[in-house]
Amino acid sequence: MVITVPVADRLRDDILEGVFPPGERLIELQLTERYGVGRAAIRAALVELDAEGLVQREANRGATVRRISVAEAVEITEARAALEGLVASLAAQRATEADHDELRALIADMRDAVDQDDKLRYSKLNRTLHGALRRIARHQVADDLVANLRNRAAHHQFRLALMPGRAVESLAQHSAIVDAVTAGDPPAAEQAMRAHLASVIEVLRQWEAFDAHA
Amino acid sequence: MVITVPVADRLRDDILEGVFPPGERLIELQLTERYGVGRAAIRAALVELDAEGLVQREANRGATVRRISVAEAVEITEARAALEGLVASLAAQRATEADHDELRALIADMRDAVDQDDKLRYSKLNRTLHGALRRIARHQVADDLVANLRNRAAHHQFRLALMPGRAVESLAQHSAIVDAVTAGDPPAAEQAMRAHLASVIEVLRQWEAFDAHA
DNA sequence: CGATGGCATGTTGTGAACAATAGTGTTGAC
DNA sequence: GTCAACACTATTGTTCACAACATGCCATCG
Repeated sequence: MVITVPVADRLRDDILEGVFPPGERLIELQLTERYGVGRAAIRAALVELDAEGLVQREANRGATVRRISVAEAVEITEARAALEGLVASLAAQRATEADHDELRALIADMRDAVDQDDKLRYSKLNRTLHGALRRIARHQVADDLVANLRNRAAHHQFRLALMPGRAVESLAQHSAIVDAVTAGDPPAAEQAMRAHLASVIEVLRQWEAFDAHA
Repeated sequence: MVITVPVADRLRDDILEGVFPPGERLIELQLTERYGVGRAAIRAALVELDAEGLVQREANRGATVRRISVAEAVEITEARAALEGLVASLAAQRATEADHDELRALIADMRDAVDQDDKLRYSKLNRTLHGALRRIARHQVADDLVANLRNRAAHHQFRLALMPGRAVESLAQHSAIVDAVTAGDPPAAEQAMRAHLASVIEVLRQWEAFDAHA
């Protein structure tokens, strides 16, 4: 759909990987060296990532990796709840038997990761599950928007995944989502997804209160 | 001394105004003449509007105004329903008495426009009302996403506004939204908004079926 | 007559040089 | 010692020229 400046993908990945942490200045000349492309390509990539909300540009002052406050992460997650509610509902309508199997297998993997307290693996499976639901829902617009929102809040998402005990709670919620989808119950799937993300928002709000006092 | 104009905004407006219809090639050199800026600025604007989904770029083949199919307009409106449901819910929570007055006045204006069969004025009030709800909701992320989605489907939105009898139906739905918001009933506001956009989707689907047979 | 290959043209992509700007340090008067 | 003016540096913004690519045309060949 959107023709991507090739280097934008690499820069996006690097930002999401934490190579360039939030607030870091993105100096065009340095980026040309790192990626081996001209300054024009770098500038195009920065414009693109600016439009995506991953990068902030100020006139004559260059680009920085955008800082996402906890309050903003809450907003992002609220928007995700609305859109992924739609996604879950569609997935419940459109999932095939093979999709059901795939989703149940993912839940099983997640349970295994929780049992082994492997937070990194759980976090990856989390992403995979949400991605699978979007693929099953076959809703390009919602898919793109959700992918972008997830990217923007990626740092907070990661922090969340490392919380002790969080995975157990999260697993139950994801299991409920998959149950509703495999049962072919769109309203229940939407509700389960919204409940899941409401619980994420709950944690974010606690951080927000804590950060305000710190 | 004229400060450098953000040419992306002007180009976006021109696309939305229909100066450049869907499918039209956007040739960089021509745009430099029209807007009196260098090719680099035009390229940056095109990258930005590409990321917004208003423009389509293909490698070595330039940019065109993006064509939005009816099917895609349906998806866009479905995403809007999810997000504007959130907006309506928040507006119902956060609206002040002054906001209530403003919303009621807008409905009165819309009723007047319907009585006079002034479709253009009704369409503008429609935009104003949705915008007012977003302002009242104070949710930046949803606001930005909805504004973008509306832009992308602007063409179909306009066609919808010209349908005979559409305004009457639309007015009743908007009135229901405002009633729920002024009553401070978030779930009802969300439901009313979703019902309104479901009705828009209904019309779009009829067009889709018609277009498929034509 | 149709297909193929090269040329001409229009347009985009890229690199380098230059101009403009913000930030920073230095100097000097008081 | 303070503060303002100034010059210096790093970086972004802009322009220009040219290379790369896509497309349509036409001649040549089968």
